[in-house]
Amino acid sequence: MSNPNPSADSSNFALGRLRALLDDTASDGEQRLPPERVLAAQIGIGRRALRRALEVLEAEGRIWRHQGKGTFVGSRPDHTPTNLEELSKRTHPLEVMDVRLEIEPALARLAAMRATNGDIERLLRLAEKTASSSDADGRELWDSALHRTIAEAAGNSLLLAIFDMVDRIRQDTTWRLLRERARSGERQQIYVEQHRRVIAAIAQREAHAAEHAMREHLELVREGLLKVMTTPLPDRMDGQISEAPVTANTKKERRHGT
Amino acid sequence: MSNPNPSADSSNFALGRLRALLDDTASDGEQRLPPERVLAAQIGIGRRALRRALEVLEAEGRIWRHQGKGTFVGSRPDHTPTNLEELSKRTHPLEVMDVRLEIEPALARLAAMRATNGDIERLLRLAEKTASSSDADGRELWDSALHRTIAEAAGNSLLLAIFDMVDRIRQDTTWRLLRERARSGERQQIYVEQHRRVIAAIAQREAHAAEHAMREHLELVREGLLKVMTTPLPDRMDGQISEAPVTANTKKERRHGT
DNA sequence: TCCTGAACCAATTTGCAAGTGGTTCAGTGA
DNA sequence: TCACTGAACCACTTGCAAATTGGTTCAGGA
Repeated sequence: MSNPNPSADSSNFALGRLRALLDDTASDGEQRLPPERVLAAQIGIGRRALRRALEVLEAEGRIWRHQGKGTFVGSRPDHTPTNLEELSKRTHPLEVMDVRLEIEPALARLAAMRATNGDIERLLRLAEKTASSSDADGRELWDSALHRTIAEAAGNSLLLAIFDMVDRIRQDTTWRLLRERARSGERQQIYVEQHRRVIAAIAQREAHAAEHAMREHLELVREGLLKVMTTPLPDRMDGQISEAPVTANTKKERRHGT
Repeated sequence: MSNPNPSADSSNFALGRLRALLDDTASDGEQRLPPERVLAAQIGIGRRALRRALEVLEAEGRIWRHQGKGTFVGSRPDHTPTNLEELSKRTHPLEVMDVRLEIEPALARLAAMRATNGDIERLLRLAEKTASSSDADGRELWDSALHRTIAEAAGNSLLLAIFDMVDRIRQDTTWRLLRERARSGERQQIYVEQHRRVIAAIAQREAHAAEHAMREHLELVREGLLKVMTTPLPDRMDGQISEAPVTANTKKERRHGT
């Protein structure tokens, strides 16, 4: 009679031993299990059998393992990525645009309310230079400076820190080609005009108009990004982008259909 | 004839040499200056005189130095504090509330649009527990969990990361007393009711209602915080202002000008 | 067929050394 | 007396190699 269960004798034996061990360590503060090699020797089985048992326990959520770190009792810690690299990796460009659509209109509104005259002067100068720059890199730089100056003018250091965080992710090299394509052509002129409108509203202290103008601008940017992403290049630029579906899934539970 | 200027001959000589050096390196891409010991030997003066000259240049903003790194030409890079400690230090509680007022209504709206059934179940359970908890710590925990669950349900990992960042700053111990006072008394019951409204709107997929309810809630929280902050406690909670006069003299003799 | 032992790969942590600015101190010379 | 020098030490940063650990593959045995 064939055994459909892949876990066999040694693994089952190890499972029992390990469960008992976990029950013991649960009461203690000990969270770390011995290395696999040591543990296998202690129990008296091979490492492969031990690993099969550990896989079961990990699937049950009673332990978690990480290469180079070790095996630990309990559920895997929540690891909300706080460093930019990881955030960049697992953040979809559209997610970034959604965040910008929430943050930057608010920044524009606050800037209209609280910008100093110096801020407004700087914004006006930036608007001129943005329009006059010809190459893509120049546009990119002026555009970035413009948005950041608005964020500074909003006068909230925490919001500014958030803006910088989002901006750094946005400038990740992964999406550079994407952005260049999204801002090429006649869109650029519309962007310049939209920038003018935002700055004019800020200069005239019209908070609501500034917020609205910024939202309109970002929605067009988002639309351009969307269009570029859905029409793949002749040469593939990256596997990560086309691979991901529309929205990013923080967990696997998130809705699939229905 | 006495020289009132503390910087004397060698330092001034070094200043001239260094300014010339800076003018040269300005054209090049070189940003890093040789180590102080090397530079001092090159110029032919002692390290102390060199450091005095470097202090002048640093004050002028032409160079910047950092222990363990080196001395560099140009202005110090924009160290936007990305770590939480520094952000916490220089962020005012009202700034945090302003940010929450921008972020969390958006999160509630997105949650109403994208929450899974599992999310909604969790929210409903949390609402019950929040109401039933009696002590201040318990309320704090459930409240925090509730807001974070909404942030998770919004389904945008970047927004979630931002929420966590703000939340960690908010939970800084500096404001713990403040928050306890702000949520004491009859306000707590209003908060519970407001939470119910937010969750109900999310459960019924009414995005606009969820956003509005969350904003209303946070505006009340903000108002409570404001009220608490403007009515100082009988016992001072900040030890920083009344600084101990005795201890601090480890470095220099402080001039006690009588 | 399953397990073992061994070997190798990859990620992480740790320890150490070198290099740097920051500081103090005794000595030197005008 | 004053400013400077040289030396020594401290504190911070970086880079690298070794050790540790989980992840994987493979030949061999019961």
